[in-house]
Amino acid sequence: MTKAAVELPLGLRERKRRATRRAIQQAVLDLSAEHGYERVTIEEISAAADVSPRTFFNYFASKEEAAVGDFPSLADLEAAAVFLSEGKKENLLSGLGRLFEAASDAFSDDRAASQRRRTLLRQHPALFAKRMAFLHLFEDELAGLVRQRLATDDHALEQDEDALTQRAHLVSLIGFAAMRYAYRRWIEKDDAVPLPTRIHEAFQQLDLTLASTRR
Amino acid sequence: MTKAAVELPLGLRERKRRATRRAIQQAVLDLSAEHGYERVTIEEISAAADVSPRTFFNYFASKEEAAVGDFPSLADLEAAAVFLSEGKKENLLSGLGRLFEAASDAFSDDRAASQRRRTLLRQHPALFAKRMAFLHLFEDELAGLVRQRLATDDHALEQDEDALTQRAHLVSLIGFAAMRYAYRRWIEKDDAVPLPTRIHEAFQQLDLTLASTRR
DNA sequence: GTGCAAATTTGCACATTCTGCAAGAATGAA
DNA sequence: TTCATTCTTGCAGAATGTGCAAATTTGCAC
Repeated sequence: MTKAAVELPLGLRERKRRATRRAIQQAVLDLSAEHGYERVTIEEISAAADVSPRTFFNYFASKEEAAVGDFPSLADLEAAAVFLSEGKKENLLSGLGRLFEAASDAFSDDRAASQRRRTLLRQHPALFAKRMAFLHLFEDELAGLVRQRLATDDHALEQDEDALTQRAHLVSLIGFAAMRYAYRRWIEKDDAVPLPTRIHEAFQQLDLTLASTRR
Repeated sequence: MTKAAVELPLGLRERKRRATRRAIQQAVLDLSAEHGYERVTIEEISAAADVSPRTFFNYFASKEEAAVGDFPSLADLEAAAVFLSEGKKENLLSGLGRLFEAASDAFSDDRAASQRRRTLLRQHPALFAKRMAFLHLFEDELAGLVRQRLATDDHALEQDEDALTQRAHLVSLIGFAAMRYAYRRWIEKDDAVPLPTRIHEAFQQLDLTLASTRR
């Protein structure tokens, strides 16, 4: 759940909904930390979150899904607008890097929970993989964004719809690669370096690497 | 399952094992095509494959796992050796491209099953995601390989263990991005263009794109 | 081919996960 | 307040997934 860039005053219904969702997610993290992820049952989770097991399934299809956490959408992220507006002058991949930094900030809004989830993901590669899979849902959205940016940057390319789409796709995949790299290092390293910093480093590395690989 | 580069004459035990595995995988594809993936139960699958449900679980942890299919390992791929041996003279990313082309041959060895799986994956994003997760297992293997190649290519880098590892990881992720791009286009397009060709195109595109992105 | 050890399959019991459905409670809008 | 909509809950029952021990099959040596 994003905090929503557009700060609508949200009705009671929606607020309760989110509270329930959070409560369940918290419960998974709490109980997992205490008894170990595999040993925690959905019944226990539901009890801890003060909902019926049936309600659990109204929110999540499985324990895993509750454990991996939510993801922000690029849509309600002002950084996306910034990325679009900065034209040719700025390097495309660096722009992507800044976009990701901003996005990562948005989804670690609850610092404590984020930290506990990180521990959980570290201990359970399956969960980590699932989280990665979720990350991939970004891709189409991202490719669309990159496509817009490319169109304004390069008017020659703008003519060829197909080439434009393809290149956008490829570029966003490369950006993603860097993002994945950063995320992974963040999970694996034990130091206190925050994710946005890791992302920044990753895109620097990317730049360096490309410089050395090509020619 | 790979055809195994080292063509051992496989005992009866192992042959039966593989046959069973295949039978189950086939059954999932068959039944899913006929009744729809979600409606197929493991009981039905087992029946179709002529094994007990318990045996199903001896081979796969879940229906999904049986559906996504196997993956080849870089280990028994001579192309990996080639990749290592070609030194600085050859472009690193192109080398990766050729490696992937060869690997893709190994895992689309059963063309028919591959096609049907492709259809299934297209209809079920969750399965697609899971397949991706499997793909990521490649990554470590690949990163290791790239690391070796980098070490021989660049003796300056060879000194700095950490930098070496990081760069290897990043480079392999970029190669991966291209691979994913190719795979996706292969999945989505309905033409008869084979995967290796798509991979080749993808790495060309990658080259082009990097040229334009970096100055 | 006989005998024996190791690997594989299977049935069974059992805990847990998930789904459909319909009744009931809470919320929002008129 | 009243009514429609949305959310929660319990229940019944199907399906998933695991441990265990008894059969069965295979590999190997004699």
